[in-house]
Amino acid sequence: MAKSETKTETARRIRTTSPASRGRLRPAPRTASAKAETPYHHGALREALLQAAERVLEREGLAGLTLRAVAREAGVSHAAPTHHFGDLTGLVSELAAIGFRQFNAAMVSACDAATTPLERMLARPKAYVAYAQAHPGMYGLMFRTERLDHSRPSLHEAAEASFAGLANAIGAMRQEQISGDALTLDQGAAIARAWSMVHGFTTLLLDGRLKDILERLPKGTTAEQLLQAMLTSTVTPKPPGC
Amino acid sequence: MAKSETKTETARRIRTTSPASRGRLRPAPRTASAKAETPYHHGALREALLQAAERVLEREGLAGLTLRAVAREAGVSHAAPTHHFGDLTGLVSELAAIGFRQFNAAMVSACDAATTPLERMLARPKAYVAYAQAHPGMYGLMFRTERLDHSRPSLHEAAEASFAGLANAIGAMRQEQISGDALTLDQGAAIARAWSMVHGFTTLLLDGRLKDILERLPKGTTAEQLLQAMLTSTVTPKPPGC
DNA sequence: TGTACATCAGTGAACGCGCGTTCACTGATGTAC
DNA sequence: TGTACATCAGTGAACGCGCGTTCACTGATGTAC
Repeated sequence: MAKSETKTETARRIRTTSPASRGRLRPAPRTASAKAETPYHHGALREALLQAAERVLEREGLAGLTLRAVAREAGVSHAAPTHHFGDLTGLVSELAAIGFRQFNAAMVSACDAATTPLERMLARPKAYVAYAQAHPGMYGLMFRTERLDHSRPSLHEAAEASFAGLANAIGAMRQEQISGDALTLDQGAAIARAWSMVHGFTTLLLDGRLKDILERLPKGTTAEQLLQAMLTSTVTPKPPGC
Repeated sequence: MAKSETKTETARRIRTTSPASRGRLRPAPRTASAKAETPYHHGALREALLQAAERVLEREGLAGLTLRAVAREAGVSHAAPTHHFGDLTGLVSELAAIGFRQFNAAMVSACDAATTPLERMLARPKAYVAYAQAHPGMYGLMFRTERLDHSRPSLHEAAEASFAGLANAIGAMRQEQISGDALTLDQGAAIARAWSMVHGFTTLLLDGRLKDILERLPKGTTAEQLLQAMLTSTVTPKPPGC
């Protein structure tokens, strides 16, 4: 409760543009218990709901992400989110769009920070996995749920930008321009390989399935070391096995 | 309704061991509508519930897989599944164990059927992806849900067998024995690479995220062709890109 | 072969829960004059 | 500067739904004698 009041206060500060309205507080209309600090109009409720949704998602998981839970977390009536997002799909799709933007930004800044050739090669995949580990709920929301409406422009654009970043990075590695609208099978295979490998590693890691491997490695080997070994080891030409 | 009666009949045939009891039918105790073919004791309800659960899962998705939905599908009272599985986690974990067994069997038989060297190399991953495409609900249940209880022996063993099959296949390719309890970083990286690549490809494909690639490839390129290209193309030594 | 009885398998009514949605409402804002 | 009023943002009560769980019950089975 203290937490949601703090949040509400923050939102009020953000919104309040005229000094006159800064002091306007809700007059605790029909309850004597009077948490007098809560203004009737939130002012930045849409953003506050999205932030609340992210907290709920990371704390409770996808199954716990409901309109009512988000309203509770934001400290508003349970009917308020509908007003801003229409339904759960709307809220969740907007949240996923935010996730894709955070995710893209993390990879771009990791690339910018890389200096040595090895770092430059590993910067993107490492940032990819690190984002997912830091925001497992968001990653699952972005890549693993059917609850998104990909036809929403904000989500579509953010997801598309993410794919374009991947394709460009692969193009740079192959020292060729990758066009926006046509790929050779070889290019497609290279993109699919890189994406599948990193996405697969990420999801197996998040689901705890890589424990089977990590436990058998020399003591203290971390997931990041395994990732690096996986990405840098050259593939020996395989004799057919089965 | 006709469907569930057919199933019930089947189950009755399975269970009925003595000819004397074959004709025993429930005497429609208090309803005049009398669907006279339903025996009071199902006889093989546990198996029938698991089969019903698989149908519900593939039809409705993970979110639709509830105890009540399974009971409905099996044509029994909604309290019956609890009797056999305790709770939803119990049912779902048993179902996942069955999934792992089907999955392992599919890969083994694909390996057995392979003849040329190329076929032998591609048999496992192709069977892996094919199983997931044919049973997307089951694949998601096995690898993507938190609703499983991996401490249940039947599930633990089936999942462990699946991992062992993978490790052995990689060992065979590297022409070395992979021990059950210790791996070098190099071996771990090889296993992680193979598993991540195929698992990542599978989940991206099931979630429709590979459409971005497939649409840009030469017309008519299938997911299976992309998979094969991904698995067979040699990795060119990468100049650092980002 | 028959009868009594303990055990098992499945029923169906009832409960409380959290959910999404609707709707009449009210407090606050901002614009027109 | 002040006042009237349309519009907007959020409320809270109510609704129906499907869910898991519990529980007294009853029909069927199989075993002991």
